[in-house]
Amino acid sequence: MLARLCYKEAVPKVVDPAERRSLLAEAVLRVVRRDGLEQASVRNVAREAGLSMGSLRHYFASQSELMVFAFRTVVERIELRLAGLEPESDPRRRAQRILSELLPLDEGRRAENEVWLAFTSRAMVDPALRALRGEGYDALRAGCRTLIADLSAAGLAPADVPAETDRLHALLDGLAVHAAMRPDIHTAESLTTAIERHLDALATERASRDASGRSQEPSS
Amino acid sequence: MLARLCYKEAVPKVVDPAERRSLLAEAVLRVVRRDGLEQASVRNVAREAGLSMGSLRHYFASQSELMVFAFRTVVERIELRLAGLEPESDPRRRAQRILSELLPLDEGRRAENEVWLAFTSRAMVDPALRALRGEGYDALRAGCRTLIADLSAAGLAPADVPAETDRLHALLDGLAVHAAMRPDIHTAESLTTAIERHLDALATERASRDASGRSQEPSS
DNA sequence: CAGTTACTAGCACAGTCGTACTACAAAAAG
DNA sequence: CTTTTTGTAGTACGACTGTGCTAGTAACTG
Repeated sequence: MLARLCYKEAVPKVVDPAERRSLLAEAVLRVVRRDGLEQASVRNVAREAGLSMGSLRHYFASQSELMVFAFRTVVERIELRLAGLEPESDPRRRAQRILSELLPLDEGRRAENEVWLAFTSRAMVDPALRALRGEGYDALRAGCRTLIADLSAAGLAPADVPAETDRLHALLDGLAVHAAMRPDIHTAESLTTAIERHLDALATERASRDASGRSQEPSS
Repeated sequence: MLARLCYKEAVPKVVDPAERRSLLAEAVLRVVRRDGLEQASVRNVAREAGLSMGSLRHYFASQSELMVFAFRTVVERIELRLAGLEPESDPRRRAQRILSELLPLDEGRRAENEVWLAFTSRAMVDPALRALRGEGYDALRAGCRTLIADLSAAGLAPADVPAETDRLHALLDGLAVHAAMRPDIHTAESLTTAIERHLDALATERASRDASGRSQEPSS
């Protein structure tokens, strides 16, 4: 009996409650991608996860809560992937690597991208999702700004950091939308080279403006 | 009586059938923008248009048909606006003008843009809408290609037309998405200057590559 | 005039929706 | 042991969905 008390939290549970919620969130993502967000009803998600409606409602009090959690799961997964990247000191290679990580280059990221698009669209009329979408937007924009600032400091991008952040951010999301619309045309290779070309263009433009506009350049 | 026969098609009808369909399509667009695409049910649209369900069904046999028509209305409206632009011989100014026409710079175009985003998202799982979305995608891409080709021929954009078409197209759609997500940040002015900066960048890049890569330039 | 079509309105049906609710089993706690 | 909590399942309710259907009215046709 005393032994039992020591192990009270060790093995007994078949599945962790938090893990159950994650499994349900992934069921949401599967349904959203396969049938669209409007098909992600409580019934369909429960069936997809192999649970009953009542059981699902034990983990999520409302469907809105379920949707918000599922969306947040996608956002956190992307952040985790970015955090897991090995550090890269060269700004050009770092930009290339981080931006490539954000593009839908494989099946998993394609799924995330499509789900992201669906949630983004619904966030137009759903306040709860709008707040989350805003967070994702801000995080991505901040990331773009950091990359551009580093490139600019290294003389590999124009000096107007806000303007180039705007352009890179729009290019990134535009490529993602196009990849979702025409996955046959926008392959992993074409997306990667599109980003490469843009980074090349930034460097070329900076070099050109430096050469024409100034006689001296900053040494460090 | 003879007079009546002559005027048989002149005044009698209160509203033209085709016009009725357009009015219903615009009711769809209002509902989609205000409450989201999933709220654009037959009942809601009929109420928005001030008609009964049965009457609506006399003009559209199914809800899918109604949605397709509404989406096509948006596409055609954009095409009409582009066709109505006064000709501009200078490629740089023409690009600026056409691209500005495609951005959500005023309330009407903002509405179109949001509706476009909603339909684009649903087209992921709706085959009927997917075909239309593909048409819009192709048309926009072809337009971008023409602009880039003209700029390139005038020495105002890099020679790699497909690559720059890809970049401009993605930038354009990315800006549109961002404008829908954050209309407070992406104002008409910021969107316009973003496009201007990109066109400037294209010219700068072309000039830089011409200067470094070649000793002679094509005369005509 | 009568006959036909175009149009409008409204109801009924079968289905899905989110949510509230109860009942039952298993684990944890006393 | 009993009690309480936790998890699961199932059902019921009111609201909404797209579609089929009928009836009635207005307009056009012969």
